[in-house]
Amino acid sequence: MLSFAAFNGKMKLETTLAQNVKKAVSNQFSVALPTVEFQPTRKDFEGDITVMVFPMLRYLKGNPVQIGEQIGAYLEKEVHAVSGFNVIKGFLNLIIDDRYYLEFFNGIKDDPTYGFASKPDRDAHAKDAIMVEYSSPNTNKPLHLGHIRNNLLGYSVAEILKASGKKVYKTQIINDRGIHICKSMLAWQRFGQGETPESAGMKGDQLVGKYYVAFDKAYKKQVAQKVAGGIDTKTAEKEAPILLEAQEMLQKWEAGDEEVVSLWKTMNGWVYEGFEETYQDLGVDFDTLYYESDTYLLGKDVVEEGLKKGVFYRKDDGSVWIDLSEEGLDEKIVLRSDGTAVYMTQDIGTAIQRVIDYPDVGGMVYTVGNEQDYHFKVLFLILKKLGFQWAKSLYHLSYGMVDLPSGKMKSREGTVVDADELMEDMTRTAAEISEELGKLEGYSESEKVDLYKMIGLGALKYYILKVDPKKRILFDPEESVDFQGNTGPFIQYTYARIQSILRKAVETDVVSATAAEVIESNPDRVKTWNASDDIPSTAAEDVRSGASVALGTGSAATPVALHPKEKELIKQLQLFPETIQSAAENFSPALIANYTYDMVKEFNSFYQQVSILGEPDMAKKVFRVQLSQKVGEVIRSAFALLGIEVPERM
RNA sequence: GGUCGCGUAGCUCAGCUGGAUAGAGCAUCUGCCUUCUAAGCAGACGGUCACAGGUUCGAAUCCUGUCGCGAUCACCA
Repeated sequence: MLSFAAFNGKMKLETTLAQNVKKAVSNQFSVALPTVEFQPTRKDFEGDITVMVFPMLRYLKGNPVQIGEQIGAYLEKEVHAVSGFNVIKGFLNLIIDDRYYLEFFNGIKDDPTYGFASKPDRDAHAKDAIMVEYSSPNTNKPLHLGHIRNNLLGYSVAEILKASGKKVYKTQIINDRGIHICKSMLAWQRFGQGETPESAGMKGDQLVGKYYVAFDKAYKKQVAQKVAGGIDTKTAEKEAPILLEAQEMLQKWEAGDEEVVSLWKTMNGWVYEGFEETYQDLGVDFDTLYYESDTYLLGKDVVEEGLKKGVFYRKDDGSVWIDLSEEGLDEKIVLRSDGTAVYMTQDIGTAIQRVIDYPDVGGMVYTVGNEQDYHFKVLFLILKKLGFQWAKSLYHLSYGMVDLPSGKMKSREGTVVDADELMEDMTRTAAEISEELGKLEGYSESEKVDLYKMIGLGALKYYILKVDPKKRILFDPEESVDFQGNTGPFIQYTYARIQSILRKAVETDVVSATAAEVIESNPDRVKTWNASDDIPSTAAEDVRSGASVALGTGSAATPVALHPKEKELIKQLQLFPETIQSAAENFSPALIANYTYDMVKEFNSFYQQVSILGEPDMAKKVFRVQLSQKVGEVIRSAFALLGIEVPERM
């Protein structure tokens, strides 16, 4: 039996159609068409696939309507899957035989991995794995809504790339080095009185963040005092004693001062524990981690080497630069005059370290906000100039900021939407709505808690991911995230509805109904519903062209009457594999989200109009149950790509 | 000022490499729970696709310019 999962049935049909359109044109106009353009027929017109006649006018003269009529007549006669057509202006609308759709559905219905590219056997030396970096927070404060977008995007893109057939490593670079950490450390020394996450009853990252804010407060106070004492603002900001102390602490850290390093380890440990909890709540994970404190030295070495090769040059003060003016960019510093590393140095080192550690990596994706567009442009150029082949396969997954109505979120000023709090809020809202609806009799408390979390996070994740990554998001904490319409819970709800049907179908033995039973209850329809049976092997042209969807017109079987809604659902199912590929190519989870929404809307409309379990015709009933099941599977698969779970009930 | 991104219904967003009368959701209004979960369905209302030119048989989509919003142009990360 032929597996349809191995290829995209829709593309195959279009290939066949294209060949026949060309043949028709060459027969009737003696013109060779280079390409044929298709598009799905708009809902307001009859038909399934539309052939565009307008572009052909470049190659042949004539009235588009007449040309369309002639091609349509040819296709109806020669291509079995085409059962009719109509022409409106330059649009040739083809009506595709229901049996084509049934055949397609039969081909995918038992494939649990439908839509996901099968993983080819990888060459041991292939350099085709992709490393996806995301999250990469600073270790001096808790995660906020901006990090949520980053994490969700990075995780989802990694999953989508996997689904498209790529080997993927998820990673992050942890910015554990630098003045910002010293600020939290200093404030803790100063005001903390030995407080620990345990003694404070706080998550470690929250506790450290508290001292980061405390530092800023103290710093601002000192600056204000100095300014009041007649010193100008700039100097006051530079010379605030607490800042000088923090800088001193950084120097001690770099010199390996035991006390400082030990405190650094302790407080970083707290932060990691806190992050781990947040990551678990968010449902994201990593295959490997990199720490800036581990890679910046390699970066420095590489810069020294590049200096010898002439990629970089040294200025009189000892600082090292790269001149990118030929590429339309500026000069960029890669090493300070005192020899210490800058952000860029570290990123150079990290990239190289990753390829050393994972030799199969041939490309990387960096999930970082669009404020760093310039940085990555420069980074990629530098790596190219240093001569790394993989440098051409680097991609900056640049996304828009998440802003509040009041403007940008700033941790130091406390104007952030905290990640942990937001997730809690969403879960609480989900609980309130669920309890009001009261559909969960029989669920234990812990089952309910899990469900509320699933729904709350589903709402949040979908809300973030459905938007094109490069667009900025305005988040208004006063306006709660919706649970109706184009939302995560709406899609989860539809999934739960389907599961409810499937449970009932099992109870009434519909699902387990064997072919024999179906035949017994419905002897006349069997041929009709097993469309593959009446594919004639006489469709020589199609066989030669490799098409496996050739459908007979000559058999005695009566044409199958698919309900229009059933047909629409199958068409939407057809789009799943290409949607995954396109989402992977564009690094855009939003495409998956929108696809799933369209599918679900179509299903709800079907559900409303067509009775599934109430259908008296056994064969039809079985088909509808199977169709619903498949839609459910695709919803679950698609949502898994977004990192969203789906419930059995809600 | 240079560079990059964005500008579609009151609000939040779709609209694939140009194609038919620009689509959803929220909000407002109208119907539909004695039949598979009403977090649903069906419908109404709502648009100079920022503006002006250009390319094309055809432009929300491509090109140029203008305006508006944002980011960036650090020996910060």
